[in-house]
Amino acid sequence: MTPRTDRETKILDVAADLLVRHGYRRVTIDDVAGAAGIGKGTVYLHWKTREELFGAVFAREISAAVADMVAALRADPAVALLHRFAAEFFLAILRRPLLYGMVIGDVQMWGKLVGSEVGYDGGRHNAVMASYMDVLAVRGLVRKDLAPPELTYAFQSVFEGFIYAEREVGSESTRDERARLLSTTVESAFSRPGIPDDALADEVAVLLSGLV
Amino acid sequence: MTPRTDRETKILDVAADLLVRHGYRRVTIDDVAGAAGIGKGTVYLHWKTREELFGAVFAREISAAVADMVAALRADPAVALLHRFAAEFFLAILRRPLLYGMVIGDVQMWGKLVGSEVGYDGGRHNAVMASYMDVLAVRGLVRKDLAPPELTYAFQSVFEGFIYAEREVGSESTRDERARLLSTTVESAFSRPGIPDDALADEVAVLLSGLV
DNA sequence: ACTTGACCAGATTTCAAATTTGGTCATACA
DNA sequence: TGTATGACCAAATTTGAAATCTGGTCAAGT
Repeated sequence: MTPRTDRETKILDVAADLLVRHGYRRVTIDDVAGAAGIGKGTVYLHWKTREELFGAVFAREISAAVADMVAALRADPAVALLHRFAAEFFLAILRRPLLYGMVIGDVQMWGKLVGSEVGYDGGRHNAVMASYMDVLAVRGLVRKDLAPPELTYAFQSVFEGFIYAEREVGSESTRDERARLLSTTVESAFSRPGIPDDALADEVAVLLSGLV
Repeated sequence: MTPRTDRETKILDVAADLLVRHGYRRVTIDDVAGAAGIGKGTVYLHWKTREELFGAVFAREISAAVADMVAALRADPAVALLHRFAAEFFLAILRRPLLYGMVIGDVQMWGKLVGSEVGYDGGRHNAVMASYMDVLAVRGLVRKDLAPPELTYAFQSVFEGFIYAEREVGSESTRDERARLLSTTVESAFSRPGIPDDALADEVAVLLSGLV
């Protein structure tokens, strides 16, 4: 059954490439099939609709970013701290052309797919974020004068603010510098001093894996 | 010369009302003239183009919000502190249907007018913000381990993040609560303890007046 | 058993005619 | 004499039908 999975991967690879180069609207199933060296019908053996195919590309892209986060977490448990997490995730998103394009080009690249429930569940994303915040709260690693739901809301606002800001960023700073700035901001806004242990990193990694 | 100004005000009032009700694209100069009870040509005695007229509406709306800020500053000098300023400005924007619509409906309400230079100069906005941050830095009212340009960038990212978040906010919190949350976030992220005096409030008020 | 591309209906694009609208200015009016 | 107006025009926008394209199916081929 491996060849089947291989083909699926190949199709997703090809689709991601076309998506990055031409944008959501301009890529047809025929294009994808042609570039993958197979017939159009074969694509439909894997996904029922065009939306599902591109949704799968999107989901895989997110999964890859999340996988990066898990890897970073394993390499350095301190990434479990909210401010480190923020910077790392910021970079993980901007590093991937498709996600970056989604942020910058917005509608251009993904059309109405973003926001729709195909391929990726935004609700689950929020749920995981909330759980993560709970974990941090229990360990006393975030400020205690705000409830976890408030912290989650504020954190996401800040995070998305920095992401959106990438749209009109000049050349006065590097992306790494902006990631550090986000980290510093989040740290003083929400974090409490504390040493992260491997158990915490594991717990967060498991949470994140729920998104893959 | 007062009747002329009165008529200008009337036209702007009527245009703002139509804009809020039908959106940028659907409002014609004839509509505006008709609703103001004057001929179309008369509108062109005040503004050279349609874009300039709506630009003036936009500018007046911003000016009103800024005037609110100046008033708040006079009433309570503590509003000069970055976190108080943030909450107050947040509310001043969301309180005005046209600006609120710009945030929420985005393209729907303002079309390509936003981002264009007509009626309002985004560059000046940034300059004023930078000056404001300099003033705070000189008085030691913001953290010292970040340079003012970094502080400005981070603050604007956070502020806009909270504004954007209004788009998909649920009913679990009130707008005032979200303003307080923004305030708290900004305070711990960027502020340093300090007592604001009337001189500071004046200075900031003067800066802001440069936007009117 | 698996793959394919011809095929079809519905969606999208084209393109020209019809309509609307921004902007002007000769005329009316105070 | 100075101000206001709406008929007027060119340009932009909308409409609508024909032409084209594309998502999705499935009978035929391997």
